Amino acid sequence: MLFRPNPSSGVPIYLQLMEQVKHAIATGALRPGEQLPGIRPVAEELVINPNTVAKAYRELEHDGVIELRQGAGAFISDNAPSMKDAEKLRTAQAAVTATVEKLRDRGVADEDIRRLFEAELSGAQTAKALKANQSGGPSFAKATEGKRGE
Amino acid sequence: MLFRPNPSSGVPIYLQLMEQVKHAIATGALRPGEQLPGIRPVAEELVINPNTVAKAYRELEHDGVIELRQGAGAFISDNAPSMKDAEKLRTAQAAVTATVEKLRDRGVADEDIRRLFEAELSGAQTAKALKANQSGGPSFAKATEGKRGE
DNA sequence: ATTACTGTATTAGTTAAGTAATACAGTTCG
DNA sequence: CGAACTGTATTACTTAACTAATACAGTAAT
Repeated sequence: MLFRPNPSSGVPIYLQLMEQVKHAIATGALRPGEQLPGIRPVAEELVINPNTVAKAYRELEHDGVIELRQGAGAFISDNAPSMKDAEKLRTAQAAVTATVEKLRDRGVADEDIRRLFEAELSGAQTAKALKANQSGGPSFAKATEGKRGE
Repeated sequence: MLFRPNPSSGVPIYLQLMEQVKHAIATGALRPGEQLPGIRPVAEELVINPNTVAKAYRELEHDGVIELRQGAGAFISDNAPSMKDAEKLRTAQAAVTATVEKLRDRGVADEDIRRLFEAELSGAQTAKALKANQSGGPSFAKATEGKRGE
């Protein structure tokens, strides 16, 4: 059984299915060219609506993870080996989310956060200069504790 | 006029009000102990419901930014979490730099980093840690042929 | 061409967030 | 006190996300 979504986790089912497919690919349980189970069989087994599975598949196709062919089925994209990059992006997203939330909690306006990021990204050479200003070390770890509950 | 929310920005009005109060504090336009305009005057001026302003004030109080006293008014908290804005922005900058550097070390491309935090800033604030996966495909966007309207 | 599979599309019901309408309660100052 | 302010609470409307019910359309093997 490929899919094991948790209906009461608060996370949308179709997102859980997406994650599980990506994870299966990342761990080699699913390989490029391989066919995914059909929408209806999956839906029946999980006792959910076929549309929910269809949405997961559709989004996965949009992400370039799988390929959908009407009447034929759903197949792992040939470029699937690069899934490790997607994993990287997921953890990267977590880091970005954490940082942005911290700054927001400290009262930094979104436009300021945006400006800071842009400044950091546009000038790749600026990294050194900024590093020099961090007298006292990076306060990233410190900002983590300053989070306010939500 | 302290508040200038944009009703058609997609960002909830009460969040915009919160941001603007925080920004006003950060720039010194509002100082600790100072009284904020009443809920009703603000609501009338912006032609919105008093409850929307009330929600902004309530959340600001929850964030420790202001202090609410029923019958009296709303006042900037003495220890508002952003008095030394210069230092605040410096630590914010340090946090941003740390995050960006960490991601770069992991091999995340700058354009991907930009996309990640743009998604984080544009969205509201609810759980979108998973949602961010949708726009982040690395290089395997081959199956975008059968793409449907979005 | 028929049949049994596959994904696709249209419509509807459920829930939560945001906002609003309205009534309630505490403070201040004459 | 009481009038005019202040924030507070209850309830309801609107919208978007998620899921479901159901009908449509392409593919492939017979």
